[in-house]
Amino acid sequence: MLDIDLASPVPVYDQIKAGLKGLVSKGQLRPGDEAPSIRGLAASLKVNPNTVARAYRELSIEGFLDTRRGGVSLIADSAVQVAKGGLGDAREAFADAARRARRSGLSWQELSEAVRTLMKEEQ
Amino acid sequence: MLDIDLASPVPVYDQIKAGLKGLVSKGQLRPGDEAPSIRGLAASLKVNPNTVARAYRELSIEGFLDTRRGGVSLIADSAVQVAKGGLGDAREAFADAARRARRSGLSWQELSEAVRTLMKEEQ
Amino acid sequence: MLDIDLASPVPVYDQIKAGLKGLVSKGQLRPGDEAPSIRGLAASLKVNPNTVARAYRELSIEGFLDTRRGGVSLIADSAVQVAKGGLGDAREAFADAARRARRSGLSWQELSEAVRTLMKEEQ
Amino acid sequence: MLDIDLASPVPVYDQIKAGLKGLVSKGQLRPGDEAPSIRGLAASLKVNPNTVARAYRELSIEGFLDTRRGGVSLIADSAVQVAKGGLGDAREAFADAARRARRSGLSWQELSEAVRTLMKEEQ
DNA sequence: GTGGTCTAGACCACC
DNA sequence: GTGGTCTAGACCACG
Repeated sequence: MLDIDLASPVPVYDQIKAGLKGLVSKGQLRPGDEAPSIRGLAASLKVNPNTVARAYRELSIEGFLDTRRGGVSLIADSAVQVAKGGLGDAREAFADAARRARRSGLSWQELSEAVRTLMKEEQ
Repeated sequence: MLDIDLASPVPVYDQIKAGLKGLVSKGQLRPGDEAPSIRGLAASLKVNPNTVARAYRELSIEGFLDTRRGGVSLIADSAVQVAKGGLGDAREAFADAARRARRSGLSWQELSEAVRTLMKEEQ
Repeated sequence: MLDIDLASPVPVYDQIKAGLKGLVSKGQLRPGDEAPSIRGLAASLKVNPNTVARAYRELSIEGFLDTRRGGVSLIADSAVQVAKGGLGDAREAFADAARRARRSGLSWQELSEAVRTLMKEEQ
Repeated sequence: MLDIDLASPVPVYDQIKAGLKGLVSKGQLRPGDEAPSIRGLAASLKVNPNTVARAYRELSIEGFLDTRRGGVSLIADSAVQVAKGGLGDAREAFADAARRARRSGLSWQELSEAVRTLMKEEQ
């Protein structure tokens, strides 16, 4: 359901948050839908449930998740708005990465080529 | 001399390593040149000398720097080779960031647009 | 668990690295075993945790330790190989010390006698 | 004249001190002889003159060298006694190295074999 | 609780 | 002045 890179310096719980926001941005998850259970998602990502729990806790505070007693979390009605904010964060993070790549000596041409290549890979 | 982003999740010492490799990749620093002194670079980056020292130590182990006892650090003869490897790392890091951005819901079009925008900003 | 000589000119973190490799060489520690925790080892050696952390970091890079995110450090599967290399280093260091002792005026006879004496001391 | 290992963790000036004491212990240098000049020795060892100067300064304090105005240093009359003390230090350093080698996993047999091998190498 | 990063500041060896 | 080592102690991510 989500793709996590354990080797990345970006915290796993941040990747989980970004991933869920992405699913809403892309419309694969809609307000009112049940979010994956903490334990189930942790198992499928091979990650500690506490890590997922932290992501969900923060998403609840941000108004992206609506966590009910009993443990079920629903995608909140405001999730679409929150996810839009997440898009901005993602853009920022991507821009940072591009600048870092530049400082490492990559040319702009190489960067846009890399984007094209990845696009083809994904199809 | 180098650009460091303290807010980034990428460790500062890794940014320093990548930055120095980038300077060699771009030819702004050549084998035989003196690398900036640990203390001087730390002061100019407003970072603790230990952090720079860690970067330099690892660069020495990697054969990018030639550090003499009680002396100055020189860009090693093999630095160009090592820097080339660094380019690969940078490409990998950038590709990761792009994939993460995708998972966050950004379209490929938005990504290549972001690259174009940044390119213009920099000139 | 390990024996460290703070008065020695050999850096403490190098002694820790050599000691752990020695434990694996001698079979007292095996791949898959948990390495002592950084904080615990630091406390028992009466050394700063950062010093142990540096040793562990380098051992991880060398592929001797398998350090998980937020977790425990395990003796890596390749540790036996790495430890074998460590044996070579130890032999080199010992040979250096012997040559230095020679230059200081000790005879070969004295050196082999010293080895015999130490052997008996240890039993 | 002397053999110095720049890669060793033992300070160069300590190696110089030990080496000179060794020459006296072995009788290759006698009280009243001129010690090599600081600049000449530094040049032949490819070491900074300050480093040799420090060794000579300490040797003077220890009563091993007799430094005259004009820069000439003579082996002092008490040098033989001081050199004997140096032998004890050398023995200690060698014993330490042997213990460290043991901790690294080398057997006593390997150590005495190493001594024998080195002896043959030197002839 | 774990390891990882960073800061601040000490001392040492060497140029 | 340089780099190298070590200490002390902070905060973060993770289990």
